[in-house]
Amino acid sequence: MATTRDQGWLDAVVAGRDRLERSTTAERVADLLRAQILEGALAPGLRLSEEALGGALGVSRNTLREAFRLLVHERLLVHEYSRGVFVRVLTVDDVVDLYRARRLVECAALRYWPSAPEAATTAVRRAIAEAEAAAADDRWVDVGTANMRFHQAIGGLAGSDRIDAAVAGLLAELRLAFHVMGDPRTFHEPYVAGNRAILELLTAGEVEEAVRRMDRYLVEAEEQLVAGFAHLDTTR
Amino acid sequence: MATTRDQGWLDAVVAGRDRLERSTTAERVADLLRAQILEGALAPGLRLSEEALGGALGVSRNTLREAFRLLVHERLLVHEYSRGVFVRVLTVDDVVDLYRARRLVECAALRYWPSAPEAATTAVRRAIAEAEAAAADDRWVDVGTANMRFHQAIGGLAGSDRIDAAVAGLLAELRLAFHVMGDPRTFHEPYVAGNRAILELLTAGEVEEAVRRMDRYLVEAEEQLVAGFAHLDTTR
DNA sequence: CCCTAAGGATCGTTGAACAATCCTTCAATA
DNA sequence: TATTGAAGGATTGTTCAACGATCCTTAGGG
Repeated sequence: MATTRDQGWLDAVVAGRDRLERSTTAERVADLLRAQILEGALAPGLRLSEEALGGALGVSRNTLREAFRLLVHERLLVHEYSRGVFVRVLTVDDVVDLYRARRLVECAALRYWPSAPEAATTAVRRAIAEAEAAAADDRWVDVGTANMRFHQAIGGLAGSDRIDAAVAGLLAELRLAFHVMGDPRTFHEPYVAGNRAILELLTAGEVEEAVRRMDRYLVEAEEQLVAGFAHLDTTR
Repeated sequence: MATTRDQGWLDAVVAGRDRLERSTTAERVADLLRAQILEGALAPGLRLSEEALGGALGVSRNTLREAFRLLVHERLLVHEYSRGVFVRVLTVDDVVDLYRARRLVECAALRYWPSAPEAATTAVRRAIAEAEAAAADDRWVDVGTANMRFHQAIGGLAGSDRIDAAVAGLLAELRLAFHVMGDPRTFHEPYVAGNRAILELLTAGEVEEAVRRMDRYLVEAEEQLVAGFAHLDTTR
């Protein structure tokens, strides 16, 4: 048994135990594909041929299929029986559903602000500061990622790993739609000041007003995206 | 093109289109294993040997591994590199996190009651009625499943497929812990009347009071479960 | 122009194979 | 006695090849 004096040593070692976790090939392939999908390198609708992709990545079809299972479960790919897997194409209904879920989760998470630990509130402040810095430099793609981080940090106020994972999933799915929006500036710019406004409401103790503000921003973002979809339908 | 008169026919057919979706062997194996895990036939901590299970089910190791991927992603199984997959063993931290997530989602969903479509509110009423009927007949396992359905229906008030899926996932994970509670009666009985009370508050328009009540019930259930865990630790 | 049939391509699944890793056992050592 | 080390057998990680089933394309035929 470990003596009481050992505890300190052990805790320090255990704290970094995630750094020695090995990963399977399927997981690494999934990571690779996920990154490519989220940055738009793999366009929605594209079919991922098992043979072609397996050959290109140097992995077997079986391993690749395991990776596909993960990404299908994350809703980044869709699987059609005997037809293959495709990069997910979001519909307007999907966008509506995603924003409905986001409004529920993020607005509810905002109410945890007063009791949230400092690490969680700091993450919110930092994301806002990053967005403002990026906006000042005209780095609009970075503004977009900082904005994502802001909303992820809002979810983090709830202090639940599962809520964090859920928010991450919702944001990831939405990135499938963000790519159809052309200019990242017009989409993200209004929310740089908007997020700051929410933070100030929170620090002023006006949580319910912050919730209403967040709800409104999310409704606006949804409308903007839906409008973008409608534009696609009429243009093509 | 379909004429206007066709619409009725088509919608009716399309409504049942999910019944013709084929499924892969891996999905069916996952369904089978999921059911067994949720009803407690596969005890938490049990290792699922690829060779043994594959042989027993008559599927190849590769197919079985695809099924494992799905269930690991659902957090019903855990995967340890080069050691195999095991039925998830929930920790106290897991239970706390799960209830934190449930309180956030379900309490937020309750606020959608006034604007929820009738189908959604009816599902809530029906689940409560089922629980009451089962309790009257001393069918306490059925009370438990009706209670699950009640909470699923509460999540359904939000009208989002993704929220529904998230709630289903949280409830499924919790069933891993329910099995450590001995008697389903002592665990579920208090909530038969409690759920009815929430419904009455909702129909009376006292949504915020219903939210507080739900939050309290979930806190109590969490404490009961955590106490059960502590009892396990001291007993064994 | 639509329907049909043939052909090739791809998926779904299996089984075998081999290296890498883990677990158990047992002996050796301090 | 308790810990370390090595041998072995068992299990996982991954690949490959194969075959039937399903899909897609294309070329005729009506």
